[in-house]
Amino acid sequence: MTNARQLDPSLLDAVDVFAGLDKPGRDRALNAAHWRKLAAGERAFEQDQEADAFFVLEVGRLKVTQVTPEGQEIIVRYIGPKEMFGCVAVCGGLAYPGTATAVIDSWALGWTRRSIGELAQSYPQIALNAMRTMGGRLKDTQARLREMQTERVERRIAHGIARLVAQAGRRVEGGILIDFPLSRQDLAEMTGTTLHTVSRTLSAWQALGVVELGRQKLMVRDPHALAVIAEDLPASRPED
Amino acid sequence: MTNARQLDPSLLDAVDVFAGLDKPGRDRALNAAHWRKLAAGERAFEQDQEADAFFVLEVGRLKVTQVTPEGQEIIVRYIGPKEMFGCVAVCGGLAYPGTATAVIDSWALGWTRRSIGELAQSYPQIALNAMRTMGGRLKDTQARLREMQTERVERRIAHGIARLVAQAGRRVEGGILIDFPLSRQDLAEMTGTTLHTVSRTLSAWQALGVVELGRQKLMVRDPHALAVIAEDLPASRPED
DNA sequence: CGTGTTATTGATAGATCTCAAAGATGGTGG
DNA sequence: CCACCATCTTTGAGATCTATCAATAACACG
Repeated sequence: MTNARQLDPSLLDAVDVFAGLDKPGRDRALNAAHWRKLAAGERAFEQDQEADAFFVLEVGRLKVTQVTPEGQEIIVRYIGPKEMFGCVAVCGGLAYPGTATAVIDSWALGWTRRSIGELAQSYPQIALNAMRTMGGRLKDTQARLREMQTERVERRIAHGIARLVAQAGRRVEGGILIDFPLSRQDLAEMTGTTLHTVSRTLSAWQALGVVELGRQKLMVRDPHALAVIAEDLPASRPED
Repeated sequence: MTNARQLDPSLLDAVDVFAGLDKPGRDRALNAAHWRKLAAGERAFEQDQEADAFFVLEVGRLKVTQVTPEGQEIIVRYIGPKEMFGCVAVCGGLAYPGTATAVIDSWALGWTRRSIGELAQSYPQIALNAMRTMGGRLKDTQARLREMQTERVERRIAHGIARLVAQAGRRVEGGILIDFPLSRQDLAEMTGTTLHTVSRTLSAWQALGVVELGRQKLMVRDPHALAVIAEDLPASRPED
C-alpha cells in the first residue's frame, strides 16, 4: 500500500477508538496502519465478504448499505471523518454486514484484523472505546427502528435529514447545506420510502421555504420548521 | 438484597459475557453479584433512569420496551435465560435506553456498575465478550430495520414469530409453542403494526393450518409454511 | 356471575406505493 | 461551443395496503 499520505501523529487525535491512548500507543497504532484511497464510487468492503480489516475514515464520506435478498438496497448509515467503520465484523469475527462505498473521494486508515487484535490486547482501553461506540450505534439504530414503526413518511424524512444536518451539515449563506451529493433515492433508502414520495415531500417543503433543492443537493433553510415536522409539534397548525 | 437462591458456581456456565473466565474469575464474579427477583409485570429498570446495574437473566422472560414521546410503546427485544440486559448503558455510561419488564416470574443476577467495571478491569475477556454480544445485537437490530423498510406487514409478522420460535420455542405435541404469554398487541409492537392487523393475519394463517391460536398463546404448527411467508418464496405444494 | 382484558371482524378512509411519462441537469465528446 | 446522453427529478392517476373506527365476542379471574 502506497503511503501517499504522511502518517502524521495527530491523525488519531479525534478518533474515539484510540481515545485515552498514550503517545507510544498511538505511534504503535499508526505504524500498524496503512492508507487506503477510495475514489468516489469505490468500495472499502462488500456485504458478506470476510471481515479482514477495520478502518477509520480520515477524509471524505462513505455510505454503508445492505441489499435484501430481493435486491432492494437500504442505507444503514453515513460515515464521516474520524469515524470508524468495519468494526462490527472484526470484533464479532464474521463477515461484513454491509457494503461501504465512498460517496466522494476519500482516505481511510486501515488495520488488519490481526494488528487491531494485537493492539487491543496491549491496550484494553481500545476495546472499551470500541464498545462505547458500538453502544452508541446500537442506540441510534434502535431509534431509527422506533421511528420506522411509529412515524409516517413525512416525519421519517424530517428525522433523516435532521440526522444528516447534525452529522454533515455545513453553515452556508442562507442555511445549512448537506455536505455531500445526496439524491432523492438516497433519502428514500435511508427512510424506508420511495424516491417519488421523497420528491413530493421535499417539493412541498420547498414551497414552504423550509428547504432549498438541487440535483443531489439539499439545503435546510429553516431548521426549526424541520424540527417541528420531525417532532410533530402543533406549532403552526393553520386550523384546529 | 435477599439471597433467596444459592449462588451455585454453575450459574455462569452458559453466560456469554463470562465465557473463557477461569474458576477464580467466575467465583469473583458470582461473589459480586446479587439476586433480583422480578414478579411478572415488575420492572428491572426503566427508560431514561440512570444506568447503575447490569444483569444476566437466569430464569424467566423479560421484554425490553421503549415509549415514544407520543406514548406509543414498541418492543425492542425479548430476553431469555442466560442473556444479559442493561449492558448498553453500563458500558456507554448513560441512562437505560428502554424499560425491562418481566413477562413471567423471573430471577436475574445483577452487578452494580462499579463491580462490573472492576471485573472487566481484571478480566479483559469480559469486555471482549460484551463487545461480541453487542455486535450481535446491532446486527440483529439492523436486520429488523431492514425488514421494516422493505417488507409488508404479513412478512414482518412472520419474521417476528420466526425470531420468537428460535429464541423461545418449545417443541410440543403438534408444533412449536411460544413459551410465554404473548398478546396480539405484543406482536403488533414488535412488528410495527396494529393489533387488528395482527389478529386478521393470524386468523388467516390459522385457517391455513400454519398456526394455532389462543388467548396470549401462539403455537406454530407448520414452521416451513411460516418460513415461506417470511421469505416470500413462491407458494409450494404441501407435499413438496 | 359480573367485570375487565383480550381478541375478532366489518366498514371506511387515507397514506403511500406503483405505474407512467415528461422535464431538468450536468458531463462528455465531437 | 453545442448537441447529446445518462441520470436524476418532478408530477399525475390509479391501485392497494393498512390504520382507524366501531361493535361484538370470547376468555379468565375473583
